[in-house]
Amino acid sequence: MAYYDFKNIEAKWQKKWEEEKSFKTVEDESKEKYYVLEMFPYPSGKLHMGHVRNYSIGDVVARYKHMAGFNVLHPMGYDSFGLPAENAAIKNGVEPAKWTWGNIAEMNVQLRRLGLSYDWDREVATSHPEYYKWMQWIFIQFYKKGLAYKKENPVNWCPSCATVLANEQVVDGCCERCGSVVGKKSLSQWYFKITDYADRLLDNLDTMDGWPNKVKIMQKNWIGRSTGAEVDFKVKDLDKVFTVFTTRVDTIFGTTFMVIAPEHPEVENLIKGTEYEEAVRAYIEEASHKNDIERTSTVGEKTGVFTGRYAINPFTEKEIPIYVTDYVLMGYGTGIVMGVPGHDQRDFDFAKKFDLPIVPVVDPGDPEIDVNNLQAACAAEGTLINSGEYNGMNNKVAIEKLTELVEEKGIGKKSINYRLRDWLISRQRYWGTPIPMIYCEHCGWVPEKEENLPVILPTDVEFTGKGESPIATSKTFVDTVCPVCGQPAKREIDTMDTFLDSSWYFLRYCDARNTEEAFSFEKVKYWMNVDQYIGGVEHAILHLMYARFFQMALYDLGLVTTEEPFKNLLTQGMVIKDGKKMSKSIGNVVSPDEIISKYGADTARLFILFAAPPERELDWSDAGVEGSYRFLNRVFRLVDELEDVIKGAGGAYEIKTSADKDLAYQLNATIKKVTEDAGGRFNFNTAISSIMELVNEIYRYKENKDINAELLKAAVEDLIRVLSPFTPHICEEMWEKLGHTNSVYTESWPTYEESALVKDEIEIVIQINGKLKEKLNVANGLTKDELEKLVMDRDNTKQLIGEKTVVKVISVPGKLVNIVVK
RNA sequence: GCCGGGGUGGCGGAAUUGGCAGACGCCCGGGACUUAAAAUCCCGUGAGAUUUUAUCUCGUACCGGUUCGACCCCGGUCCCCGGCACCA
Repeated sequence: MAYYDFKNIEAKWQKKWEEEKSFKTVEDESKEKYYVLEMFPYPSGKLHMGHVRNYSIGDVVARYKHMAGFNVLHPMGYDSFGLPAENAAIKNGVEPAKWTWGNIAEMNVQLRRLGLSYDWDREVATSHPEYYKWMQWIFIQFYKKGLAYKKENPVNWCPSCATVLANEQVVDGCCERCGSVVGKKSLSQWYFKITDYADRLLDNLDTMDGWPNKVKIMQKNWIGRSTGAEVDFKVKDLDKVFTVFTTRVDTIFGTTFMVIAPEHPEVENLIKGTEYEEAVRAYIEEASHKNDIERTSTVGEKTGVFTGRYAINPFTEKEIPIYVTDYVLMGYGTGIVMGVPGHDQRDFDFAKKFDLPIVPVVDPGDPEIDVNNLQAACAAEGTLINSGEYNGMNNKVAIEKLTELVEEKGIGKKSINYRLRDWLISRQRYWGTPIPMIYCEHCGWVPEKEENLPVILPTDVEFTGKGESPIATSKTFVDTVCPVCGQPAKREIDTMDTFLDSSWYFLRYCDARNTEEAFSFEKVKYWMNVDQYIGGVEHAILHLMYARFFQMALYDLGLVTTEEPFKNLLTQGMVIKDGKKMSKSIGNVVSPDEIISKYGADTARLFILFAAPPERELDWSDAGVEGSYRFLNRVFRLVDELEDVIKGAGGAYEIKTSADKDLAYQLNATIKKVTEDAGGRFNFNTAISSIMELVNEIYRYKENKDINAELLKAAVEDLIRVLSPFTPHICEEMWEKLGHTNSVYTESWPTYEESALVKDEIEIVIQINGKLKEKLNVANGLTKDELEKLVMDRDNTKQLIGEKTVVKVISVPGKLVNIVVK
C-alpha cells in the first residue's frame, strides 16, 4: 500500500510546476481577468507564520478563481529597500545589496516550498535598478505636477543615531532602533502633497464596499476632516488680526481668553520689548525641548504663560488675555485657538489653572448639570444663553447662523481642517531609492533628466551609523551638472521612504519586465483593479492610504484608468500562540520551515486555513496541525484504496440506493459550500470542514455491500478538485494516481445540482412554547398547512400538549412547528 | 477619554443573519486490531439531576426588554483586543 510521502510528493510537483511554468499568465481579452494580490514581504530572509497565512489565503483564492475559469494574475515580489539591510551593513560590514539579494534568494526557496501558484516571471524587487528607475520617474512626474516639494519643518530626530525618523519609526516616543528618546529638529525635507487629496481619499471610502468597515473608519479618522469656521480677533494696541479655527462658533460668546502655539511666528510680535518678553521666551524655550513623551504625559495638566496682550472678542467686544501654551498645535488650524472653558475640556483645565472666567453659553437642559457652576466642560448640545440676541437658539442652528454672520461682517469664513499632514518622504538613509533631484545655485532644485534615469545608488560609501546619510561619503555621487544650465550642481543625498516603493508595485506586476515604461497603459487597463488584496491589518492606514494616493495621482496624470487600486480588501488576523503574539523574547515562535519539514506544506496550509476564519486571530496549536496531517493521510488512503474501483468505473452515475442518494447529497452540498466559502465569503475553515464531512461520508459509503463505482468516482474526483486549492501537492498526486495526465489546476471547478440537495424526507422540529420537544421526519415539500395538520393530528403531539389549551400554532415549512399552549 | 471589533463546551471554532446551540477538528475516555506499542478503525464526550438503553432541568459574559420563538434585534452593565489620542 502506498503511503503519504509528502516530502517526495511536494518536491515532485513543485519541480513540475516550475519547469512547466504552470502559473504563467498573459493578457487574454477573451477571458474575464481576476487579479489577486498578497502584500509583498520585506526580505528579512526568514518567512514567518504571518506570511504563510497571508499567502495560503491568496493561493486558495487564486487557484479557485483559475479553476472557475478566470484569467488569474497572481504575482509575488519583494519590498527590498529598508533599514535592516543598512543595520546589517553597520553591524557586520556586509553590503546592503549583497545582504538583500542573499535574503531574497533564501525567501524564494521558502516560498516555493509552500507550493504557491505565482507567476514568477513577474517577480519584482524594489531595490533593483530596473524597479527604482521607474520609482524615480514617477517621483519626477509628481514633482512636475506640483505634488512634491521641499520644505523646512520640525521633524523627529534621534540624537543617538543622528538621523531623521519617520513617525512610524517612533515607538512610544523612542527610536525603534536604539531606544533613545526622540526629539524635534528643524530640517529641510521632501514632502508629497497628500493633503490635496484629502477629500477624495475620504469621500471615495463611502463607495468602497469591498473594504472592511474597520479599515475605512481608521482611514477616516486618520484623515480627520472637521468642518468649522475661521474667525478674526483684533489684537488690542497692535495693528493685527488673529484668526482662529473653531468647530464650535456657537460658543464664541463664551470665549474668555485666547491661546497661541509656542512655535507661532506671531508670538515674537506680541512680546517684543515688553516686560513679558523674558518669561514668554523662557516658556517657549522649555516647550521646544519637550519630547513626545513629556508632552503626552502632561495631557490634562495645562501649562502656559501670559503674553501681556489682549484680543477683542468680536461678539462681546470684551478684552480677552492672550496666552502661549503648548496644548495648541502649530500644525493644525491656524495655531491660535479661542478659549471657551465652559464647553471645551482643555480650555476648562486651562481656565482653572490660570483662574480665568468660565462663561457658560450653551445650556443642555440637563437637570443634573448646573451651568453656572460647571465641574467640567459641557460639550453637549443645547440652547444658547449669555449670547446676546442669540439666546434661546438651538446651538446647531447657531453654528449655521453665526458662520453666515461672520462671513457677512467680513471677519471670518467657513473652513475645513484635516488631521492628515503632508507626507514626509525623504530619509537620511542609504538603502532606498535616491531622490532624483539636483540642486543648482542658479536654477534651484531641478529633476534629473528622464533619459539619465536611474540615478544609481553609489557603492563607494561608508556605513558608520553616525552623521548624515552614508551617501554623503560617496566621492562619485554628489557632484554633477545642472540638467538645465549645465553648471556644476549637487545631487540630493536623501533617499525615498520605502512606503513609496510599495505604493505602486501592483501596477508594475501588470508589466514587470517593461524596460521602456513604468508599465504599459494597456496592460494596466486590462489587469487593474486588484480584485482581491490580502494582507495584515497593520497596514490599514499607512500603506493602504499611500497606495490609494499614488493611484489617484497617477490617474490624474492619465497613466492609469482607475482612481482606486484595490476593489476588495481582506485583512487577515495575526498568528498567535498560547494567547500571545509569536515573538523571540517570549520564545513561542513556530518556524514554518520546521512545520513543513515535519508535516509538509499541504498540512501547514490546511491547518492555517482550517483553524480560524481569515480575519480573526489564529491560535497556533501543534495538536491541531497533527489533526490536519491525519486528515490528509486519511484522504490519501481513501484514494489509494479506491484507486482500482475508480479506474474501472464508467461515466455518469445513477442513483440507485438510499445510500447513493446520501452520498450524492453530501457531494453536492460540499461543492456548494466550498464554492460559496472559497469564492465569496472566504470562510475557508467551514469550507474545509465540509470537505471533511464528505470524506467521512465516502468512508461510510464504501463499507456498503453494493457500491456504485461511477458515483464513487465522481465523489472522489470532485473531492480532489475542491480540495486542490487548499492542498495542491497531494491533490495533484492523487489526481495522477487516478490515471489523469493533466494537472488538477487545469480542471474546471465542479458544479452542483440543486436537485441533489433536495431530500425526500426532512427532519423538522416540534416545539411547545418555543422549547424543543421532538424531532420528526416528514416528507419534503409540505405546505405550511399540511405540515401543521400532520403534526397536530399525531398522537405524540396530543400527548405533548396534554391538558393544556392550544393558543396558536406556528408552522414553518422545512423547519419546525411551534405549538403555543396555556 | 474617543472610535472600532469581540465575549459560545476542557480548547480552536460552527450556527449563510430570528427557527434543532455546539457542525468540523483538537484534547480526553472506552473499545477493536496487535505479543506489545505506534498507526488505523469504531463508540462516547456542554453542565446537572433522576427511577440512567430513557426522561427532565439549566446553558451562548451579566441584568432587563421585544417575540410564538433570541448567540442573533433593542436598552443597560462588566470584561478583553485593536486603532487614535491636547486636532480646537
